[in-house]
Amino acid sequence: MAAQPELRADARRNRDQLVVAALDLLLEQGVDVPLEEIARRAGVGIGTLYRRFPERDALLRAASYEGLRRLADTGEAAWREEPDAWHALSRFLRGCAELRLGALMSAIEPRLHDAIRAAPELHEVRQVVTDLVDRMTTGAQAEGALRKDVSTADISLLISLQIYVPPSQSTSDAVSRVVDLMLDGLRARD
Amino acid sequence: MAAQPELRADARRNRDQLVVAALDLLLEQGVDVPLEEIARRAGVGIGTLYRRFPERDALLRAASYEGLRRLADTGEAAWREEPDAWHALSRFLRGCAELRLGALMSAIEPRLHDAIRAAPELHEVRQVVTDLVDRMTTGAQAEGALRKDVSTADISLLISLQIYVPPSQSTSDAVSRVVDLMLDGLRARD
DNA sequence: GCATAACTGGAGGAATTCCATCCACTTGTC
DNA sequence: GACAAGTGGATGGAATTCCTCCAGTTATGC
Repeated sequence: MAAQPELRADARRNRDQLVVAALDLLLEQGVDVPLEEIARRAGVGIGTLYRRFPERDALLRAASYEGLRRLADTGEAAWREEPDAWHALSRFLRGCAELRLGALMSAIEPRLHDAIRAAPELHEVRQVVTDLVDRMTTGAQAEGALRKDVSTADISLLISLQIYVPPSQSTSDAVSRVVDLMLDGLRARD
Repeated sequence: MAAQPELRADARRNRDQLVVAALDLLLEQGVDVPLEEIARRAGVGIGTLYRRFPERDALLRAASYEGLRRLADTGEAAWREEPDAWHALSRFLRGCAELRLGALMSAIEPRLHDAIRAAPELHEVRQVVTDLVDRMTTGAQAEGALRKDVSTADISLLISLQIYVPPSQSTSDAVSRVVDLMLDGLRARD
């Protein structure tokens, strides 16, 4: 997000809060969240929102960027800190499910599929994620841990897996249960 | 759906079209679809919709019922026609992913979690589905095809799995790819 | 066929939601 | 301490959506 002409410190802080609030509400309520609700959640006036993001799409784009960046961060941390590619992949997929990126995708894509592709910074993070997935996949296959017959395209599908968790259940339990099963499906047989 | 006092043939047809249209649009657009759009999709006037479903929730309930019933039908057909419990379960899970029941759940539950529980006919179909899952799970485990350490609760989570399919890809390919992986995760090792 | 009760559709007014501007006031920064 | 930068929310207007009402249509029994 190229911060054009240096923002004043408080303005920058408000901007960031807006983006985070937008991402949260996008995940909770879909693309049609009232802008006023985003402003409220960010603890900021509606006027401030409009100054920083003169049109809705600008905010949506910033929020998408934030979401993708979190994903990339998760992946990079996993790659850096885990002992091997298989474990990195496992951790990454778990992180994806928790971030609910799939929900973001389905909420946003239909509305902006070209606006998003047009935004260069989005394209860039997306590339980072793609590369990461590539490295993890081929790495884990080389280690003999990942089945040879899954492609990076398959992994990409799994990245945006969504599960519906009934209110009675703990989200993170459910997520890890499903992801574990998924990983068992991915693991090479010996 | 107890059809109280016999509906005239055309009225009944219109009612059914409304429910189907409502389910479709619910899946496509979420709980906030304009009622007028549902009426249009059903090829019916808005007045007709209101006569049959005086309040929004009545229609939502009918649509949920329709969705669950389709699910139960899929499951029952699978149970009846497949040679063993494991294959029935596989077919059932595939069907679930294609019906996108997860999307229905996440769209509707938050809005009506008690209204739905209150409707007896919904509770009933839900029970049918639950029983089906039970039978399939324990059956497939008895056959030695399904891992012993998965519970029916796990399977229930998988029932409402959602995947985001990028527009470039064929939905059914993606679905079957993911479901196959899932099933490999569920299959007992020998 | 025909009578009639059931059913239909959509025009249109009320109500709600959402947008987006504007400006008096506050706050960072040099 | 001065001044540019930033803030917030009241407000009018646009756009949706709801939902009633009734003149007209259609199925059904005889």
